Amino acid sequence: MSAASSSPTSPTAPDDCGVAHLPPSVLALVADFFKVLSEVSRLQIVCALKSGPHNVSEIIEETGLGQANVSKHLKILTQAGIVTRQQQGTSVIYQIANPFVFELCQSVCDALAAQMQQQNQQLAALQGLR
Amino acid sequence: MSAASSSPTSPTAPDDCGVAHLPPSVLALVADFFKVLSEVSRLQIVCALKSGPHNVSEIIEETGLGQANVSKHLKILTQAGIVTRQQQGTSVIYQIANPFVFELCQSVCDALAAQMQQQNQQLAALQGLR
DNA sequence: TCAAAATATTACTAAGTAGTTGTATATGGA
DNA sequence: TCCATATACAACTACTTAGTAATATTTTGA
Repeated sequence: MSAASSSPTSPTAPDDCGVAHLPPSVLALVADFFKVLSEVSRLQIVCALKSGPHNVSEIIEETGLGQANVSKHLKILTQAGIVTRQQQGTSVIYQIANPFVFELCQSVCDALAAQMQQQNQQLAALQGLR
Repeated sequence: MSAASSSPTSPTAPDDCGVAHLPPSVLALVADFFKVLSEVSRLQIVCALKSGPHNVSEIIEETGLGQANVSKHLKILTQAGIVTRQQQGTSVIYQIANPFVFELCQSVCDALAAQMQQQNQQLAALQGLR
């Protein structure tokens, strides 16, 4: 529908999004970051850390995932800079490194909700249910 | 669905990010959306559409991707609601459906840049390069 | 030093997907 | 109607990766 990007109020510069004319080498970094967040299990872990730092056992319990699986995902999240690792005795405590990931997820949630609502309205209009 | 119905005033409520306590079924929608943006080729196409609507041939030329490949990616982007499709004669014109994807990419770019800068500073401190 | 607990790693299988080649389906013009 | 152009689709290969079972590593306490 709307073609050009025009939202002057947003803190991120709308006219210079920086994403255009970027070489694939740079886009690969962005793609890799999105890829880390493109798995349900990792989003579950991120959600589990929303309430604060947790050790691995707590994350396993909260998510219901297997131990080896959680360990692997935590490594991926750590390497991506999304969570930080801190050892405490035999336990290892993980926490969100940058809460902006929650804003990211929220933006997507909002967009998806708006999208679904629009689809529902169009469907209702087609069916004359109004 | 999400906790998005709680704060109608602010677009991104920081206290109620809505991403916590979400069932995997909802997280799957978010994950699928991120997955669409987690491929360099699709980001290339999105970038190509930053300057405005383009037909498939133009996208092929701008991205350097194969025709069948572009067609497949455009289908994925369309199904995800990221681009819209409009036929014009023998050509099909695609355009960005919601410019918020650019804000998303920009947020990730900013975060990655800050992350890399921080790493560089830590490295310099370790090496005493100041 | 030994044992137990917590976490990490390895090896493996199964599932998903990006890219390609070949083909099919329009659409407009001669 | 026939042909050229533009786009979509199908089948295939190669590669990646999520999940799991088994094992290794680390730390604490007795």
